[in-house]
Amino acid sequence: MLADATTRKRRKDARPSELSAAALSLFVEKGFSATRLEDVASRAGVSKGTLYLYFDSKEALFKAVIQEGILPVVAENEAIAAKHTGSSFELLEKLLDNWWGKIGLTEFAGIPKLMVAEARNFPEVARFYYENVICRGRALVGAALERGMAAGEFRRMDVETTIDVVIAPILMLLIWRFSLGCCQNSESNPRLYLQIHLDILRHGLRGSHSESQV
Amino acid sequence: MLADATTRKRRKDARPSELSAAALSLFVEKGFSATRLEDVASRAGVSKGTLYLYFDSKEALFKAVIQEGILPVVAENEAIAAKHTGSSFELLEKLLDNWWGKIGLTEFAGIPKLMVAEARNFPEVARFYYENVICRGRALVGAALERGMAAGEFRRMDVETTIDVVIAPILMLLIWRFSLGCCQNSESNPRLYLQIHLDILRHGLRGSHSESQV
Amino acid sequence: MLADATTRKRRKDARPSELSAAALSLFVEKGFSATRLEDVASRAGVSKGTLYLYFDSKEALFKAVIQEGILPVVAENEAIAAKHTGSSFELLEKLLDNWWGKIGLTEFAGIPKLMVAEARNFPEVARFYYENVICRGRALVGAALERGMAAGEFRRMDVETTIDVVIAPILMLLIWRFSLGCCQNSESNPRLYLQIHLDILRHGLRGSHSESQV
Amino acid sequence: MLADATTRKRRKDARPSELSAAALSLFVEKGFSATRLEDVASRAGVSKGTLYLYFDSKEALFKAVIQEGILPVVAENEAIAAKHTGSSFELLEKLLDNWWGKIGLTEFAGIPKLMVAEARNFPEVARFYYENVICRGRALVGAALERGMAAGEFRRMDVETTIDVVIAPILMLLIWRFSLGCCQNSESNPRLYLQIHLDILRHGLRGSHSESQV
DNA sequence: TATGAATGAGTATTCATTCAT
DNA sequence: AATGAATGAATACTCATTCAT
Repeated sequence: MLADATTRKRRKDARPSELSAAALSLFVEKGFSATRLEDVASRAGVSKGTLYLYFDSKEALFKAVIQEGILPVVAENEAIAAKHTGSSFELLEKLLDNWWGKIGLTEFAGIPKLMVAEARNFPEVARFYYENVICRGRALVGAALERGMAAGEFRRMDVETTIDVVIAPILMLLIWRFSLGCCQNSESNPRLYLQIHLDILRHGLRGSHSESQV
Repeated sequence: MLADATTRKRRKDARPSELSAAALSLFVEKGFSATRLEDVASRAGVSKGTLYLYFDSKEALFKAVIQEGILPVVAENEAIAAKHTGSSFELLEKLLDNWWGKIGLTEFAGIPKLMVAEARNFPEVARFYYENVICRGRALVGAALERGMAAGEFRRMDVETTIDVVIAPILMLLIWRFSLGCCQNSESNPRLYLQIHLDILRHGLRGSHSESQV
Repeated sequence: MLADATTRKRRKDARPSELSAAALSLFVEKGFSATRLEDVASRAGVSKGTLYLYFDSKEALFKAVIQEGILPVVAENEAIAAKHTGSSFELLEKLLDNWWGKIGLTEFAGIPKLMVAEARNFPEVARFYYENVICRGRALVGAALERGMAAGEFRRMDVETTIDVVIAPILMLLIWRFSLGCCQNSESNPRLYLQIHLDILRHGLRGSHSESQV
Repeated sequence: MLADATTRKRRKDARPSELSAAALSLFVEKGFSATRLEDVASRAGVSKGTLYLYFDSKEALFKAVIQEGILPVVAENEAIAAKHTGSSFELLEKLLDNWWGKIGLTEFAGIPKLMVAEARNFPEVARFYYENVICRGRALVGAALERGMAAGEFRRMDVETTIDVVIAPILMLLIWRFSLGCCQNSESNPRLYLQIHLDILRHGLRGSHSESQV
C-alpha cells in the first residue's frame, strides 16, 4: 500500500518530464503539426486524457519542451564563463564542450531544429527561446570575443556579427542531424566537425598581425 | 480577341510558378502542415479547385516548390567553377556571391528552412534535395578546397568535414532569417555576416606555415 | 467544305446518342454517383463542356439514358402481342425472344441494374420507367396469362403476382450480369437459363388438371 | 455507478451494430456514394467522429454491413439442409421459409439490392459475398435439386442453371422492394408471391412422367 | 489520478457546372 | 458548336480537446 503510494507519487512527479521527453522526440522527428498527442501519450505509456492533466494544450506542451531542455545549460555556461581564467579561445572551447556534452549528446539535441521549424507559428515561445537561450548564449560568446580582442588575442571585428558566424556551424550541426542528415550515407563525425570549426576559428579570429598577411 | 487569347495563354503558362511561389512563401512562413491550400490559392488569386488543375496534391506542390527554385543556381555555380582561374579562395567567394544573388536575395531564400523543417516528413523530396542541391554544392566547395590545398593556398584538413563547416554559416543565415530572426530587434546585416565569414575563412583555411603560429 | 458541313451535321445529330451510350456504359459499370462526367465526355470523344450543350445536368443525362433504351422495345412487344395467334405460352416465348434480342444482347442490357440501383435517388425517373416500361411490360405478360387461363392452357392463379414471378428471372439475369456476375468463374449460359425458365413455366403454369397431382 | 459503467459498456458493445444498421438503411435507401457518413452517424445518434472509432473508413463500414447480416442465416440453412428428411421440395420450402423470416422480414432485406448496386465498385466485398453467401446458398439449392432428381421427384435438368432460375425470383423480390417497388401504388403481397413461386416450381420441377403431358 | 469514448471544428480533395474564348 | 480553365459546394477523414466514469 505504502509502496504503491510512493511509487505512484514518484510516478506522478516524473510524469511531466516523461511526457515532454516523449513529445520532444516526436516533435523533432515529425514536426509539431504532424505529431499526434495520442502518439505522445502512448510513447509515454499513458492515455491521451492523462496528458491533459499535466498540459493545458498541445501548444503548452510545446512550450514546456522548449523551456525545459536548454535553460540549465545556459546557466552552466554562464558560470563557466564567470570563473574562467586563461585565453579567450580556451573559453570558447570550454563553452562549446559543455554545450556539446549537455545538448549535443542528449535528447535535447533536437530542440534547435524544432525551434527553427516552429518559430513563426509560436512567436511567444520563439521570443522566450530567443531571449533566454539565444541572447544569453550570444552574450557569452560576445564577451569572450571582446575579451580576446581587448587582449590582442583576436583581431578587431564587428562583435555582434562575428558571434553569429561563430555560433552558426554549431547550431547547423544539430539541425542537420535532425533533417537532411537522414539522407547522407556516410557517417558524420561531429567530433571532427567541431574540431575543424575550432581550428578555423583559432586561425580565423587571430590577432591583427595576421591581418597584414591577407 | 487575339490579345485575350494570348493573355489567357500567358496566364495558364504562368500559373504553376505563381502557385508554387505562393506556396513557398506560406510554407516558409507557417510550415507545410499549417498551410492551408485555400490560402495558397487565394494568395495566388485563384480558387482552391484551380490549384488541383496544376498539382495533384499538397505533397506534389511541396515537391514542385523545392525542385524549382534552387537547381538552376547549382548549375550556374558548376559553370562558374568550371571556368574559374585565379585563387581557390576567390572561387569560394564567387560561388557565394552567385548563391547570394540568386537565392539569398530572392523568394527562394526560404527553401533551406522549409527543407530542414520538413525533411523527415518527406524523405523522397529530402533525398532529391540532398542529391541535387546539397551533394552538388558540397562537391563544388570540396573541389575548391582540394584545389587550394594542392596549391598550398590552404592547409591540409579533412575535406569532407571542412566543406560542412564552410557551408554551415551560409545556410544558417537563411534559416535564421525565416525562423528566430523574427525575434531580434536589431537589423541584421547579411552583407557584413558573409564578409566576416569569408574573413574568418581567409585566415582560417590558410596554408600550413600559419599553423606554426598557434 | 460542303462535306465538312455535312459531316459536322451528322456529327451533331449523333452526339446525344453517342453521349448517352457512353453514359450508359459508365453508369452501369460504376454506378451513377461514381461516374464522372469528364469520363463520359472523353469516352464519347468530346470535351466536358460539350456535354452541357446536349444535357442540362447529370440527372438529365441519366433520364435520357433510361428513356432512350427500352421504350421502343416495349412498343414492339405490344405490337407482337396484338397480332399474336397461337397458344398463350408461345406468346410469352415470343415476347421474351424479342426482349432478349433487343435488350439482353445489346448495350441496353445494363439498364435494369442501373435503374434498380438508382430508383430511390431519382424518383421521377423511376416513375417514368415504372409506368412506361414496367407497367406496360407487366400488362403484356398479364394479358398473356389471362388469355391462357381463360383458354384452360394455364391453371388459375393470381395474375398480378404471377406476372412478377414470371418476369423476375428475366430481370435478374441482366442484373446479375452487371453485378455479382463478375465474381463467378464459370461462363454463364443465358440461353440455357432462359430455356429452363421457360421449361419450368411451361409445366408450372399448366392447367388445373395438373394441380390435382400435388 | 455500477449501473452506469454497465450501461456504458453495453453501449460500447452495441455501437458497431447500431452503426452498421444505420448505415445499411441509408446505403439501401440512397446508395453507397450518396450516403453521407454524417447522416449515418446522426441516425445512430452519435457524432461523425465516433463512427471512426469503430470503422476505419466508409468502405470498411460497407464491408461490415454486408458481412454481418446474412452469414448466420446461410449457416442456419446449411444446418436445416443437413438434418432434413422428407421430400426435396419440402426442403426447398424450409430453406425459403428460414431465409424469409431471417432476411426478408428484417432490416437485412436491403442487402441484396445494396450488393447488386455496388458490386462493381467493391470487387473485394463482392467476392466475399459471392463466396460466402451466393455460393453456399446455391450449393444448398443445388443439393436439394440433385436429391430430388435422384429420387425421381424432379425431372432431370441442368442443375447449375436451374439453381439460378429457382433463386432469382426470391432475390428479385427483395431487390424490387428497395428500388422500383416505391413506385407501385398497390400493396405488394410477398407471401402470395413466394407461394406462387413455389407453386410454379412444384409443378415446374416435377418428375419426367409429367413431361409427357406437355 | 487515470482512462478512453465521444465530440466537432478543420482541411484536403473531388467533381458538377459555368463561361470566356 | 466546341473547348477546357476556373469555380466552389460538398464530403471523407483527422485529431485536439472534453468529460463521465
